[in-house]
Amino acid sequence: MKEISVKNKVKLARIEKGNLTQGELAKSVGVTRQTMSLIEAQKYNPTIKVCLLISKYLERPIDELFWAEE
Amino acid sequence: MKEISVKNKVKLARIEKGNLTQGELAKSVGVTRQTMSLIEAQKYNPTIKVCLLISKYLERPIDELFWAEE
DNA sequence: TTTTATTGTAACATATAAATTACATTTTAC
DNA sequence: GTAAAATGTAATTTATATGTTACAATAAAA
Repeated sequence: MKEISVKNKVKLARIEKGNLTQGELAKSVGVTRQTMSLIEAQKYNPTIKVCLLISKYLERPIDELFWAEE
Repeated sequence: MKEISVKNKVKLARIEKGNLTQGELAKSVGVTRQTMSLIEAQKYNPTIKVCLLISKYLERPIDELFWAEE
């Protein structure tokens, strides 16, 4: 199996929360699968609302899931 | 997308950080005064990037400044 | 009080987050 | 190996975050 990037905290938390798929997490959070994909790929600058929803569902603080790019 | 109400303590943290004005904080963070005003008035759903900048400058975690309420 | 700094907000323009549809590629199951 | 599921991504549309300009309303200071 391919290694998961350690930097991708959202993906890690998603996997750790019962091997959720992007689609399952997206549905639970209320965004599209594509949006979740882009957020995990760090190609979006998501809104705090979406971050809060992801944070709550994955039971991880926002500061842990979303960090500043250097 | 599911609705959630977002409360923030940005104004409090701004005052506690040496009585900064909205304009001063906005300039330090790199947004307009109007944007800071709307964020504090909770009339915006800011991006995580702006939240991170505010969080760093005010030296407060995002989870403390922007929190969700059912 | 009068003056000045600070904040609220409106109208409009621009940039981009997010949705939608669709298809390609990769991963996983069999 | 093949088939199905999961993921990546492109093109287009819609919604909205943010900027710009401007002015009104408060707060603070004199």
